[in-house]
This record gives sequence, structure tokens and C-alpha cells, in this order.
Amino acid sequence: MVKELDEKTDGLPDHVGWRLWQASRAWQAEFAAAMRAAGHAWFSEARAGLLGHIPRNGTRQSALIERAATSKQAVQQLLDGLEAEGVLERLPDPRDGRGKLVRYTRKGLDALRDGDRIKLQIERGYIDRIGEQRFAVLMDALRSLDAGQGDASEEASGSK
Amino acid sequence: MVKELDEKTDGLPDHVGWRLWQASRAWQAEFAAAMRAAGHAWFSEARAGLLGHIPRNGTRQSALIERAATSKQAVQQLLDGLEAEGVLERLPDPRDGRGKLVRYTRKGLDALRDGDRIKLQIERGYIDRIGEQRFAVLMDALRSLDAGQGDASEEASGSK
DNA sequence: AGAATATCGTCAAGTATCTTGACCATACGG
DNA sequence: CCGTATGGTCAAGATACTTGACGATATTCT
Repeated sequence: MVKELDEKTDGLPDHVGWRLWQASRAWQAEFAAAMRAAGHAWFSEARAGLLGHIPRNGTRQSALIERAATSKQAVQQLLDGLEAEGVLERLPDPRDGRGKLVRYTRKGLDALRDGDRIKLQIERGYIDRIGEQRFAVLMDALRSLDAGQGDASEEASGSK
Repeated sequence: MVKELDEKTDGLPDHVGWRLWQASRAWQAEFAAAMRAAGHAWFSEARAGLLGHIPRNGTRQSALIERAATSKQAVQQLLDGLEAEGVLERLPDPRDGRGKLVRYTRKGLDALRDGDRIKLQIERGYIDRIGEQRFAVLMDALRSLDAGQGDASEEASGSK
């Protein structure tokens, strides 16, 4: 066995980006599996990413586009799918003839509820694994990172 | 939990999964942009994910499949693309008539070098943003998380 | 008011990534 | 040699996302 390459040493990267990516993927996989197990077969990571930007009381489609980091067409297609699944519904915006309002159906709200529950379960698992203190510190660092990197283009302050 | 809702509306989630996802995406976007700016136009996130599993001295395609979390077909298609771009090359494995060895071309090694440089730049930026201590603690927590969840399939003994 | 322009949402087509299923070639154990 | 497992490939389809074009409504300017 020629040890010209030590898998532990030369193998996997060990830098922020990689670890963030790995951790993120692990979380998503766990969450998605639990959601499907809970009966929400329509769930997917991309859809979750979009739903994360839709508050419980709904929003305007155009506002969604600003928030999500993708194109309006991508948002639209995701929305189309979610609407077809009966998770969301789109209504004309009474205050703007061009606009549409997006809001959850009962099915969507049920999924949100389950999602919250699962989210807490996973979080508990994490705390068990790395300890409460480390977990708190992780969240703190992550929040700081997020706050510190808003590229002053959109995130000015106050309402937008 | 201290609850500050300075965030506009009741919008964005604030849990591990979300933060991890946001942080990961931000990192990837920054890295990919820098790589493209450095002339590596073939670079993409999916490809990066695979390259992360290929050590500098190459590996067998089958070993790659074990490491990456995807199917062998997905690996193959990514490899096809990377090979077509001239980043990698595949050679027959002299010790196994079925197998193929994957290794970097000069172009690939150049990209790796640039990637390392960029990676350090980004890391420096992170440290500037959240402080050295917080950064260290973040890495520590991330590593613990990763170690804690490995399903004991590879982490046990030295030779694998 | 009327024209020019900007915003909102949609349609259509194309690309990248990943999945499943089928298949062939080589290795390995009897 | 034969049966089975492994390594890799081919092909087809699903999902996510991108770009370009377009119609409808709002807003601004004159």
C-alpha cells in the first residue's frame, strides 16, 4: 500500500468554504428527509430556499425577487411549481394592477409548522453533538458574518 | 433567546440551517467570482465540489465515487466536463483493467494554485469582518459538527 | 392628455446538474 | 470455465436556473 497520498492529510479540504458547504449540505439533507417523512413530498432544497423568503403573511412577488438572489424567472418557475402543488397561491395585487401577491395555503402553513418542529429537532441534535456553548458561538459567528457582508447595495437600514 | 427584530418585516429565518446555507452560498459566490476573474471560466460550484475530493496527485475514479455524496453517473458527467475543459485527464489504471485514474493537467494544477490563493484572501476577509477569535471558534465548531456526524464508515482506522 | 419610460409578470428556449435504468468489460472466487 | 461483483459508460428524463423577448400596467415628463 503505497502511502503516496494520505487521505486524511492531503485528501479533504479544510477551510471555511468547504466546511460551510459540507455543514450546509448535511443540514439540508437531514431537513429534507424529515420533511418528506412528514408527508411533504413536494419539498426540495431549492423550494425551501425560496420559501425562506416568504413571510407567513405573504408578500408581493416582486418583493420576493429582491430578496432571493436569483432572477425573476427562476423565482417565477419555483412559484409555479409551488402553486401547482397547492402550497402557495397567487392573487392579483389590489394596489397594483401589474403585481401579484403570494401567500400560503393551509397546506403551506401546515408544512411551515412541521418545518419549525423539524428544525428544532435538528438543532437539538446539533447541540447534543457539539455542546450548547459551541453551538451558541457558532450561531453568533454565523450571524456576524451575515451581517458584516451585506454589500451596502440593498441592505441600507430601516425599511426598504 | 434575545429576540431582536430589527430585520425588516418578520422576514428572514434565523436558525442554523438557514445561516449555514446563506454563509455557504456567499462563500461560493465570492470564490467563483474570483476564480472566473482569474481566468478560470470553466469554474462552477458543482465542479468545485467534485474537485475538492480529488487530491493533487490524482485518484481512481471509483475512489472518487465513494467520497462524493453523489451517484457514479453524476461523478462521471462532471468528470466528462472537466476533462473536456482540459482541467483533468483520465488514464487507464495499470493495476486494474476496468479502472481509470483521474489526475490534474497543468491547467488544473494552475487552477488549484489560484484557488488556494483566493481561498486565503477570502479567509482573511472573514477574519477582518468577525475577528480572529470568532473565526477560530467558528472553524472549530464546524469541524466538530463534521466529525460528529460522520457515520463511522471511514473515520475509524488509518488505512482505508 | 399623450408620449416615453420603467416595472411586473409571463412565455419560450437553452444549459447545467443530477437521477434512474440498462449495459459492457474486466476481475475474482470457485 | 462459470457466476457474480465491480468499474465505467450510454441514454433518457427531471429539476433548477439563465437569457431574451414580450404584453400589460404604472409612472414620469412635457
